[in-house]
Amino acid sequence: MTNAKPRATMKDVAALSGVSLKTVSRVVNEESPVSDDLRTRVLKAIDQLDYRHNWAASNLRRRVGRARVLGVLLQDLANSFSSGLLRALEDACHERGIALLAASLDEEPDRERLLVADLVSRRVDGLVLMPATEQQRYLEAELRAGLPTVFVDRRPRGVDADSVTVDNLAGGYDAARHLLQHGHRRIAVLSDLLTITTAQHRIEGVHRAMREASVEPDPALVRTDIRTSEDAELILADLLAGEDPPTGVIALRNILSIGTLRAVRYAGASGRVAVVGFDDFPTAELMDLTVIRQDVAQLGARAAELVLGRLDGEDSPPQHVVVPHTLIERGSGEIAPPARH
Amino acid sequence: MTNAKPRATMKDVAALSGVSLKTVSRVVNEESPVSDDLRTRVLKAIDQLDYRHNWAASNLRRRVGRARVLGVLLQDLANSFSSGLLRALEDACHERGIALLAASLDEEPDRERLLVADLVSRRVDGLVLMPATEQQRYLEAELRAGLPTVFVDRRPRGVDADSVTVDNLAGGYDAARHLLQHGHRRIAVLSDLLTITTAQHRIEGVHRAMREASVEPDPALVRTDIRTSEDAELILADLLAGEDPPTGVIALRNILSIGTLRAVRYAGASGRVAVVGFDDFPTAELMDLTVIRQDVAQLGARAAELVLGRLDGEDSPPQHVVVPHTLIERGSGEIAPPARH
DNA sequence: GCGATCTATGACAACGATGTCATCCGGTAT
DNA sequence: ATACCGGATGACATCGTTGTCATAGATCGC
Repeated sequence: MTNAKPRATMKDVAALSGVSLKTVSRVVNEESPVSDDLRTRVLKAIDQLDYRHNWAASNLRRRVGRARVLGVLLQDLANSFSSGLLRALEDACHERGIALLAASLDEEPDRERLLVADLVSRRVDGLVLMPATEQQRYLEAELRAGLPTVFVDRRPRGVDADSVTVDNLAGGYDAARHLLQHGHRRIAVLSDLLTITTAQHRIEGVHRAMREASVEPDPALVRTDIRTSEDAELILADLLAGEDPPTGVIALRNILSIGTLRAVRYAGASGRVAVVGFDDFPTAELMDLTVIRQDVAQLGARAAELVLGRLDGEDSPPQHVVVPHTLIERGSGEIAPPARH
Repeated sequence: MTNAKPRATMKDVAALSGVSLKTVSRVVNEESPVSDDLRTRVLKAIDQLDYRHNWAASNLRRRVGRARVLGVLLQDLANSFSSGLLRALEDACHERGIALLAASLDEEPDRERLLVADLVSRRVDGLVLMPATEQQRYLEAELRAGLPTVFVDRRPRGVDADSVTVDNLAGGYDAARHLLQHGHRRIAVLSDLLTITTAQHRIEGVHRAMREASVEPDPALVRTDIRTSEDAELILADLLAGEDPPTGVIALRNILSIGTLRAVRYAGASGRVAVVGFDDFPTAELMDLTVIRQDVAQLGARAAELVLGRLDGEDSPPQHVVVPHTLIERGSGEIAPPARH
């Protein structure tokens, strides 16, 4: 309500309690000695006026101690991967009283640039970024200015900065090898936007495993730039209905796994098409989905560690942390291909 | 990196371009007419110095236009209900350039009070709150000071403020009636903390439906204060293994639904125990889970509408918006009880 | 050509707070 | 009694920016 009277300031408190503004400041900050008499009067006035310390103003004056906020830009806050990451960051930041300004990028490069500019203008203490842009040279000035920045899930391109990722190539490789070992040769691959390096690496890993097993990837079975669960479902339904359909599917992102499972199910092929998903999610176990799991909690924890470290003055060269991934067998990935006829 | 030289200010830009500070301000804010000559010089200096407008300082000076931040305190950012809500809020706020400071409360009352105090100190423009406290009288001063506050998922208690919820009683009622209509008499109910009014209402709705159908709820089948999916699983496994086990289960929260499905499954009772869940989630359809869906997007949208309206000066009395819920039949809720022997 | 009017620019105070330094006080040493 | 000291308090400048007002110079009309 804009017509309400403005909040009380230290000046108001000082006036009401009959002391100087500076004394109020001392009481509020529990600084140097203030006589009990004055302290009591000030506290009473604070209470009467509902005075609340103004962190922004305080922060403007103090040079150090900064704003205690991190900017966190992720792919989609509603997606369990992003939200799990956000939560892990929160856990690491909470005890230090650091708050998180969070937003979704939706793989839109312009949105990323806009939001970064906004966060910089708000003078966040640091940035955690899952970039949507193909290269982040636009960040150069900020990095030069010493803005602690950590990339998560995707490496920086065009600039150098800390990053925390899994070995996506190895992840893709493991997924494919798993299917190959179970006898699959016709393997469909569903991928997100190819502009995302992470997606490229995963595909590359899949292809490497296949070639090592002397299986030449069929371009018709490698479908990329799939953005939604629904699209994944349609595309895979198509592949399954075609001639010489895949016997195994690798879905390179959690929502694509979900679309995959639907397509398999509605094609009446449950239990007959093998599926390995990239990224674990809360109900994957219940659906017997074999996945390459990234430890989201650890990704977030390491990212937080890096930013907070930089905040504390750490100024070693940028680090690129690689968090281990795990193949979790739950059934869907261990389905054998139908016997050749 | 703390040793980096501090960011350039308008003063620096003014000095470098040989104009007054105020002129720089005019250029930056595209205010009143500045000659092309000066504008060019200023812009060049801004570029050279990597000057970035300091929103915090600017905001301190301007009385209106506020900080363009909302505080958003939800149950658990990693849970799809909270994260879906956050995303809906983001969608509504993004175009207005309003950012979100988000945090999880984990049903801890102290954490709520602390975080609210922190957000107030940061002078957020408004608050979206899924409270963990039993009553929110501690908010009185802030409400009086005109802090736009909207409760989501749970009504305020002890104070009056806007809220957006579903009719939880009716939701519980519908869930129970659905099972009753399919012939169930022994219905287990799994609920979150009873301190949450939302949980109370849901149970109340369930009981009302049962009594209307002349079925007296068996206290042994009503289990409350279940916090995790794992606990729900254990508790239900116990009930299913007991004598006179339930033939139908109502899980009053999304994670409890997941625990329920696991218990049913690992008891080897898939397809033989009916389940209705409260809250839909991304993979519920794939698991044939019948649910009472709250339209999370709409919950978020209406909440945003209310806060943003208040920001725009709307000062009507607090509103309590009730968003419709829907029963979505997917199979698990339509399983008939075994024939009586 | 002169005053009136406008336009672009700058000087200065202020937003809400804290850092620095001066001042005032009583108490102590001499 | 005087000089000195240390502790409590306040005056003032300052953080980075914008609102207000003054001013200088250009423009206009008659």
